[in-house]
Amino acid sequence: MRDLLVALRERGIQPTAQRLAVAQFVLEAKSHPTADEVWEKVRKRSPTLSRATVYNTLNLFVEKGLLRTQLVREGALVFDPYVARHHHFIDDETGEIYDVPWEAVKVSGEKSLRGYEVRDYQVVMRGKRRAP
Amino acid sequence: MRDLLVALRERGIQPTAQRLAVAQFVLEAKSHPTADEVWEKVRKRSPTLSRATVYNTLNLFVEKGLLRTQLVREGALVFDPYVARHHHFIDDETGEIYDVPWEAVKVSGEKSLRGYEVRDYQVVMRGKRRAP
DNA sequence: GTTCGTGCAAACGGTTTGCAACAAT
DNA sequence: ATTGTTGCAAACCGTTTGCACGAAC
Repeated sequence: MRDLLVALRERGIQPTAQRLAVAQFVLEAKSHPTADEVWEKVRKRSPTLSRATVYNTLNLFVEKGLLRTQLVREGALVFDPYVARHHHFIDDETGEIYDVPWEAVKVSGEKSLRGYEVRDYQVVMRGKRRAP
Repeated sequence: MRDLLVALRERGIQPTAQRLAVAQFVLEAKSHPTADEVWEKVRKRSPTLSRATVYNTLNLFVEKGLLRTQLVREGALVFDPYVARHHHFIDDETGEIYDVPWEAVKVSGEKSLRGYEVRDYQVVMRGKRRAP
């Protein structure tokens, strides 16, 4: 609660009720919701919240580095509160997206690619989730 | 031309004029066009071609393994005639998508990820293209 | 009293669907 | 005659935009 306020202020985001509600949901979401999913969820607590505000807010958060978007779901962007580098695993059956820690997978050779100057990369894996 | 016909037949796709036109464009495209881009390009040669037919055709081609889709562009799927495993590089400035051969980049550790059974993966890189 | 944020509806862009006309077997 | 293919328009879904109202410095 208090830390959310601080987190927004730290990034120069004026903390309004709507933004706090969105932040509360999306920053501690372990899932990777789309904007519409955020809207539907947060609307239950704040019924006056408009779709436009959710989109505006999410875009603002991305701009300010609080979230990043991922292009791993068809048809929609998903928002990820895990802004540090990491990889993704997508469950074939459910479409669920999981974060994979950066150190869990190693990539090599990307620095010596002729013709490309790689600034950033990620591994996108697909398969079946199984009990750990 | 002849080989296109064969390629379609081999995969059980009835080769119509529209499908051949789409196949001709998309199978030898070095770019990664969206469905709408395919429509616009192919329409110049076959002006009667409808949007729905292009979408139907592309989906059919994907289903039959002639193309694969890639989720690397915002707002739209792109179609890739390179169906073998490979990686992607996306130019930050232009948004252009380049294919990176499978052997150019090596990934390790994905087999020993606890909790995930990785069936497939790819590395998506972003950065600046430079003269090779 | 301006500036900034919100809400609503309309617009938009990519894609799918329903359906009637039309081949092709 | 049945089946598969096409074209058109409408519908759909995710997202953005225009604009008027309202809140906050």
